[in-house]
Amino acid sequence: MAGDHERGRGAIDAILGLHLRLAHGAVSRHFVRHFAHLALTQKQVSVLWLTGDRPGIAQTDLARCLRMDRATTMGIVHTLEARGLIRRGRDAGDRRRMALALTPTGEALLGEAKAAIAEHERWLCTRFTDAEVATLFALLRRIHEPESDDDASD
Amino acid sequence: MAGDHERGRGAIDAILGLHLRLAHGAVSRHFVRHFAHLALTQKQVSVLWLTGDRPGIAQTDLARCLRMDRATTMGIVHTLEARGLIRRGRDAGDRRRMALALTPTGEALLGEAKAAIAEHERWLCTRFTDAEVATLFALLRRIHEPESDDDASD
DNA sequence: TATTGTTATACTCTATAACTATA
DNA sequence: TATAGTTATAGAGTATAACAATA
Repeated sequence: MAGDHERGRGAIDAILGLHLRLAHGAVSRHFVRHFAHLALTQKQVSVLWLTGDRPGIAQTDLARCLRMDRATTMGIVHTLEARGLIRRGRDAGDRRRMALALTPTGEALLGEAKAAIAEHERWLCTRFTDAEVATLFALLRRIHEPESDDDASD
Repeated sequence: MAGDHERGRGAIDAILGLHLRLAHGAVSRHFVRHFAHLALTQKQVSVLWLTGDRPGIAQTDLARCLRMDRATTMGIVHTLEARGLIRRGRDAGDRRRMALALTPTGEALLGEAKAAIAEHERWLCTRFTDAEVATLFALLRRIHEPESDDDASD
């Protein structure tokens, strides 16, 4: 702010968004390394997980839960279906919707993925106390949860 | 598996990495919307900012600061150079290195970008108290800063 | 040998637009 | 009209591999 010349390290270090981006990148890279054997991305695991929790879920629901575009969701679901992990059928009640469910193969892979996620989370959380983890949960939630109006300031 | 538990919301909500990803996505989307008029991405702003702070900086330095691959850095620098925002010349001391600097156009655009970043940060931080912002800084830093060994547990 | 830059390649994510089918 | 899905397209980010020039 009032600083005039920050040789070496500028005020860029004071940008919260940057640290959020770097933290996300670090966690993302760790994820990729530790999920290479399962050949699953973060998004794909999330979709498998949600589908396992809520059989019959539609793509629109996935998109809303994971803040994804419908087209993006479509791509991920299509990939998982092509790998035989997810099955699709028309929803009986509303024939516009696709009812998604895991195949047995998908169930098995989700089990492995959950175990890998647990390890991944352990790696992430070991650097924090339980109280710090709870704090981080609450603060991050306030960034992405639409409690106050998302764009009121615009 | 019928009737047990977590109808609607499963334990996936308890994954810290997911909340970090969603928070990053929310901030990222806000950034894109509010930087459309400048036609700059987060990475591009970061590179401009660092180059402005440290004229003569090399691509390797940028890559290390922003945790990017050399090839990724190359792509970003190339884009900025093509737009006339950055100038490149060989480093006199070490002729392998490219010494980067902003052009006058780049300086001007960086000024606008910094103002837009300030607004963006305001949007992000208004939901927090000053103490919460400081906490978030500290916690995020411990995720991406290589203080403890990054991969000791692997 | 190691480092720096460069090019080529590939995949994921993201977003927009236009289209079909159903409500 | 509105919603759900689909397809096509495009750009950004990420990463790897291979290569040339320099240290």
